Amino acid sequence: MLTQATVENGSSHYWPEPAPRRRLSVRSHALGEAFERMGAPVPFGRNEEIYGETEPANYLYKVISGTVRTYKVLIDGRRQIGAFYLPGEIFGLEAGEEHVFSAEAVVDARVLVLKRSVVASLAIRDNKVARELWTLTGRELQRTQKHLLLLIKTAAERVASFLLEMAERIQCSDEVELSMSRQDIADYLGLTIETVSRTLTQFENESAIALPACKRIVLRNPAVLKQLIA
Amino acid sequence: MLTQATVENGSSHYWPEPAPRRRLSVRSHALGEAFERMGAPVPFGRNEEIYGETEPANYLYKVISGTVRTYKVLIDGRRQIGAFYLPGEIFGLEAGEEHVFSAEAVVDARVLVLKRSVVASLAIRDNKVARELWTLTGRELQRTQKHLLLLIKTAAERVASFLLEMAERIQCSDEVELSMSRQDIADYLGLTIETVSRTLTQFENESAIALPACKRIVLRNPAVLKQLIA
DNA sequence: CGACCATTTGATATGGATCAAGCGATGTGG
DNA sequence: CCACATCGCTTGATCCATATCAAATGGTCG
Repeated sequence: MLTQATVENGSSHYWPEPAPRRRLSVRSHALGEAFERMGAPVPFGRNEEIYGETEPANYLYKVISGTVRTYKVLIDGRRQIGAFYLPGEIFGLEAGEEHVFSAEAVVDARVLVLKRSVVASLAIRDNKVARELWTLTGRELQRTQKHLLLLIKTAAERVASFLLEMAERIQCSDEVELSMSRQDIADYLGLTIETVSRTLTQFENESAIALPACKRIVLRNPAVLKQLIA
Repeated sequence: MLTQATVENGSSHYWPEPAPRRRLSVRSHALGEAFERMGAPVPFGRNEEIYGETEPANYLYKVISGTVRTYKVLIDGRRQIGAFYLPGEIFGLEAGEEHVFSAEAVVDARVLVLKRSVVASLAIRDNKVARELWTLTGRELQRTQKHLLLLIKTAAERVASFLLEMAERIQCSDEVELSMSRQDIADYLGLTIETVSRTLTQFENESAIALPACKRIVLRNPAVLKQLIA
């Protein structure tokens, strides 16, 4: 009855795609198209809440412009940022019924909003959409695993990783225009603003980077940063 | 054409199920059944490798008995444990083509092994299987997010979380028989064995726990531990 | 220009790591 | 069955990376 003959190789239509080597944006065709056709564009101001944790996860979101952060505030008041989402990226996908993290606009942002029920009905008709949802979840998992591994490293390794990740995601390979504050970076990396700032100055002294403005970072010697991470 | 009318509520057949409140094991029916019917039972000795990172992820695994750990060794030699898998739990599900973590038996274990291609062909025929795979990925994501949040907490909070998590997963609410060593616990929590040991003695002094044997932990006052975590 | 907020820099404190014994359990060979 | 070796765990002493506290600097907007 059920044999493995039909689908022997790994790149089956029913297994999620591996993350592309350089991800400009999440390459979801059917889902991306649904966003363009049926998504409602909504503007969010700087620091405005997009959704709160424990709220029902009734929507899926795609960043058009600006940056979005997801985060969780612990009892002691500390905030852990789960991820930053840049233009083209989809967020708000949750396994359960409720959001685990909250989401806010880091800077003024435009976001396409699509009802989860719409996505669900699309997935019923089109297996490609269903697979894309799975792929997206898998990619979030990989991202979170990578983030987790960051948190056991030294401050210099964390900051270097962050800079290289951002340089890769934005398309300028050697210059990064950061939309987030030092506090955002610190809360993403599990450090304090002081440590992030000191580490950046250290990188500057070592000529690994230049800081023409505090949110503009030039990677003068990415190799120095790369040998820190592993 | 495509409306949201058909599937308005959240518990659609095409959206993954939320994690059950108390998860004895992953409640996958079609997938679990496939494991029982078509999975090959394989014994692994203590510390034996089940798969290595960068190996192609060609199989899915379900623990029958014993405990499994997934981990990654960093360049500096430190090891980060990603997860422990107990009987009934499924592991080895990867978004990409290759494993990101390695897997080993913590103690002698029996594991059901199922070819990924078999699962893929099942998913083609049966949407329920496809959805279960997605649900499983989503649950791994939630678990990893929770783990990530642990790593920014104090030593006491991390150890308390670990004990409570284990007590919940094993079915004895007030006594835990740990299969893993202090080194395993330390590498899961991002601490050293010394710190784990000291924290346990501290809990013992505070009468929060008792340690009749080093791998047997009695939760004498779980409330004390619970107020630590958040 | 002046007020405000973000960032940097400096001084000090501290939680957990590291280094180093000591101890207890488990297993093996005589 | 005991002596001893081994391994894992605990305990102690010290060190260090990063946090914390505090002040100075710089950048932005009315």
